[in-house]
Order: sequence, then C-alpha cells, then structure tokens
Amino acid sequence: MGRGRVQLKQIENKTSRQVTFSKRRMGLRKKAHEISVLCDAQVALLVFNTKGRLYEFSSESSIENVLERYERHTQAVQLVGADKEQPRNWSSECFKLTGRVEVLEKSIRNIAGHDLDPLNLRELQGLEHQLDTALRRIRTRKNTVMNESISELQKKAKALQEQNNVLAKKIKDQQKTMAEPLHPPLQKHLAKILQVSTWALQSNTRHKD
Amino acid sequence: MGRGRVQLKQIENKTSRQVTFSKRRMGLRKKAHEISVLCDAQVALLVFNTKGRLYEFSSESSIENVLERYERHTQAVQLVGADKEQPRNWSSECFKLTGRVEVLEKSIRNIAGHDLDPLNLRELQGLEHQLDTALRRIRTRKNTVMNESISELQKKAKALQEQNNVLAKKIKDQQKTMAEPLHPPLQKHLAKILQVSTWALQSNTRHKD
DNA sequence: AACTATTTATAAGA
DNA sequence: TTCTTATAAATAGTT
Repeated sequence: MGRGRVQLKQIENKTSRQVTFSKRRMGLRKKAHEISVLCDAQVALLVFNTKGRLYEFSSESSIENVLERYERHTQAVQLVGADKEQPRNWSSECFKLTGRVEVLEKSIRNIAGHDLDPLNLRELQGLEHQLDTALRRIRTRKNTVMNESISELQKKAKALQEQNNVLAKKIKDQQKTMAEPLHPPLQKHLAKILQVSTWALQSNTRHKD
Repeated sequence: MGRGRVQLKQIENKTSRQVTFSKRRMGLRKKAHEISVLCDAQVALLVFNTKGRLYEFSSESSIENVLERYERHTQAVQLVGADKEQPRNWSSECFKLTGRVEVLEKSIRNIAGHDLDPLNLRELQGLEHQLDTALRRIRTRKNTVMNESISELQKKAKALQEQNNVLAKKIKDQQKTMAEPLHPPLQKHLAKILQVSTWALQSNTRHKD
C-alpha cells in the first residue's frame, strides 16, 4: 500500500523499520478498533517492539477484561515439544496452519448444521447430498457392526449352553454318588444338621414378612 | 475501502455484519502478521465475536508467550535492552497445529462417512444422531432459502408482467399510428419484406421438426 | 465466493 | 518527525 510493493521480510534499514512500525502500529490499532465497533467484537491487541516496549489496545475499558476472558475461554492442551533449532520459516508454516485450522473448523460447523446463513442454495444442496450419503454409509456400517455383534453373541450363548450342559451332567453324577448309603453314625449326624438348618430357614422366612 | 464510505458504528444487518467480521478479521490477522515480520515485533491478537467465539493470532509459537510477557511487563519495570529472545519453539507450535489439523480432518472424514471401521457401535450411533440432526437443520435452512427465492421470483415475475403490459400497450399505440395509409411505394416494399420473412419462418419451423 | 469500484493504508519522498 | 502524494491493499456492496 504505497509507492512500491513490499517483501514480507524484516526491513533491513533500522530507521525505515522504525517508521514503518510506527505507522503500521497505528493502522493495526485503528483496524482493531473498527472491527470491534462495526462487528460488536471484543478485541485485545498487544505489540512489543524489538526493544521490548509495549503498545497495547483493547476495545474494552481494560485490556485485562479481555485477557481474563481468554483465560476462561482457553482449555489449552499443553503438549511437550522441545526442539527450537529449526529454520525460521516455522513462522509462516504456523500462519498457514492456523488458517487451515480455521477453515476446517468452519467446515465442521457447517457439516454439523451450524452457521448456515452465509451459504447459498447450491451449497446447501451440496451439503445435504453429502450428509445424506454419509448417513447412509454410517447406517450401513452400523448394521454391519450390529449383525457381527449379534452373531458373536449367539456363538457365545451356544458355547455357554454347552458348558452348562456339561456342568449339569457333572452335578447329576455327583448326586448319584452321594445317594449311596452312608456310614450310620455320619448319617445320624447329618440328619441332625439338616433338622437345625431347616428350622433356622423357617424362622428367617417368618421374620422377613 | 469499498464501494461506499462506512460509518463507525455497529452494522445493523446481521448477515453483512458477519461477512464484514470475517473479512476484517482476516485483514487484521494479516496485518498483525506483517508488522511482526517487517518490524521484528511480538504481537498477540485476541478477538471474540458477539457469540463469544474466540479468534486468536500470535506472532510467537504460542500466544501464551506474549501474554506472559505482558504480565511480566505490567508487574515489573523492564530494564532497557535487558532481555534477549524468548525460547521460540515454533516447531512445537507447528506440531500442535498439525496434530489439530489431523484430528479435524479425521472428524471430517468420519462425518463424511469414511474410515468408519475403527468406530464402535456407540460412536457410530452418536455420529448417526449428529448427522441426522444436522441434516434436519440443513433441510430447514434450505427450505427457507428456497421459499425466499420463490417469493422473490414471484415478485420479479409480477414486475416483468406489468412491464410487459406497458410495452404491449405501447406497441398497440404504435400499430394504430402505423395503420394509417402509407406512401404507396413504401407499402409495396413492406409487403414484399413481410412475404419473404414469413416464408423464412415457415421454412425454419419445418426444419426444426 | 468472486468481482470491482472505491476507500484506506502506507512507502517513499520532501 | 510530519506532511504529501502516488500507489498498493483492503474491503463494501454487488452479482
């Protein structure tokens, strides 16, 4: 925006860098103010120059208000990353990436059926068709999963049933063994135990009612 | 910077406010990035829209770095030229961002009904429900748009019909004027033209069938 | 989303 | 620095 096109890299000449900084800082500040008024947005802008001097702007009475809101808003996930000896174009890479993230988030919101107002009829129909197809795919997959799950459960049930049969047979065999006559004194003793436990059971049942 | 001068006050129309917000947010972000590169400045920009959605930009690996610096700056007097560079771990920021992009892209693919194999039944049902809701929203919005479009077309058609009536009336008046006797040689000439064009029209019609 | 007529920002010069 | 001015860039309204 001036007499010549400008390369996006640090301005070598110290003086003109200083001048540009001052001018652009004012421009940035003005634009921040404008968007806050025009679009009812809350804005905070922090700028440190090379020497560490701070220039700030806030649409609110205090910039702290906005920063506090940011703290509340952010649920930042801290990831560990250590390397910092990478080339300088990380910066532009990040710039691109944050842009991409924004675009993707917008798509997701659209696909979720939000923020549809800016879309025209053609776009809406495209979205509808896309979702319709997706829904059919998902339902197909869901049915597959459910059928798999059902047949697996049936198999399990069958296995358990077989196991049950085996166990039942074992119990029967044991009972047959126990049905053989006992040594008389032991027989007497067991009869006594049976009598006592029966009495206790009846007593308990009455108590419960 | 546009078709008309703009008053510095909240834009009334909701849609155009949203559009302007989006455009200017991008502009602001770009300028913030530019000043940081051109003038070697550290910038943090926070923007909340009316609904409380956050858009942020930072020249640094993390906006937190700038905010922390701000905290330090407000707490203590800065020594002139004292602090050298902060740990600029751009790459960790890129790492985070690429991770986020991956997650978002995966979500989008899932929502589009692809790569569903790793999802379990519960997740599939959640997805189904989400898409079902979204589809209903989109269809509602589509109907609204279509209805708007229809009524607008009806209005247009009505206006055109009225215009037609006016034109038809004009033609009638002209014909009345032309019905007055012409100069005989001109009359003869026109009759010839009429004959030729009628023949051409019939020929053309036959050709089309 | 693209376009374009304008306004606005600003680079360079004074 | 500040003012001016030519020009690049942003963007409001439109399609």
